[in-house]
Amino acid sequence: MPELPEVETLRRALERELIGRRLQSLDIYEPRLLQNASEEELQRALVGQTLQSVGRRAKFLLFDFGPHTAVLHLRMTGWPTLTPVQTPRFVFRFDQKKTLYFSDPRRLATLHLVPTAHAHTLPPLNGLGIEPFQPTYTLKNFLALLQTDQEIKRLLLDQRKIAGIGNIYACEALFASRIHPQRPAKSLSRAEARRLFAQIEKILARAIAEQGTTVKTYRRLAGESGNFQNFLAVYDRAGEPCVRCQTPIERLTQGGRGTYFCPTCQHRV
DNA sequence: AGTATAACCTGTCTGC
DNA sequence: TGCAGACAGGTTATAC
Repeated sequence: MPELPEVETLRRALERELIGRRLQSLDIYEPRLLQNASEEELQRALVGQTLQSVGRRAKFLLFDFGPHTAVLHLRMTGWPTLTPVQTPRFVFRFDQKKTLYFSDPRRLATLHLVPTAHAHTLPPLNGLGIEPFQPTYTLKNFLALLQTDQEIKRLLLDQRKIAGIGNIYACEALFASRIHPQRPAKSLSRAEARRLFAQIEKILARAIAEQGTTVKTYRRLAGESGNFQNFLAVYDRAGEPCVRCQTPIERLTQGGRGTYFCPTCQHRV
């Protein structure tokens, strides 16, 4: 469900609500979310600690509790909220009556416990690629990634190469750059690559400003929808006229994911 | 090397 | 109304 803009929107709200709060208890109701630590290990590491910050790396949320950090990935339907939910997968109770509930109907979310000092050198954060808005996101680094025959859309979704982009924003960035999603990455001209490099950050920034895209299940911390769905040009719009040229938007499948594009604006050559 | 498919899960929507 | 099938914002293992 959530990509970089949605996770960033949640991060900002979580930080605003929970920073400086001391964790009083934590209960796990869905142990399958735990990847590398038991409920007891999490409790031992985190209960009694004060939340220092809520960070983000790509689509991961980082709850920094001082010595240890809890790393959460929302996958498709994960949703942290301060409003009680029907079937919470876990609950973090803080002082001053602040409680964090985590909903996840599909149970695909993941939670890791890592020592804060080494968080970025350990799973699941190690191995992530360059990230928009970080110092690693340079045109030079981006161009280096493109030296492969892999389809450009698939490359944009490969978190080991470039981290944070998901299906919606990959489709939107390619449309804005007028690049066909099945083009081999290394077939892009310098001008096309530069357009794509710039459009990725432009679209992600706009999506953050609009507090994310709600197509189905994504909700902000307090339950409101995002706004960026009102600005989508191609995603989930198969059959509708292209906003640039009126040609019907088409859908194809790449790596089992739906790809939406305009066959007129996004040339195969 | 690169792609397709299935798997992990559940909920929702579409078409017959 | 009922039911099968498709599909979903993510990631990963396995097979061609």
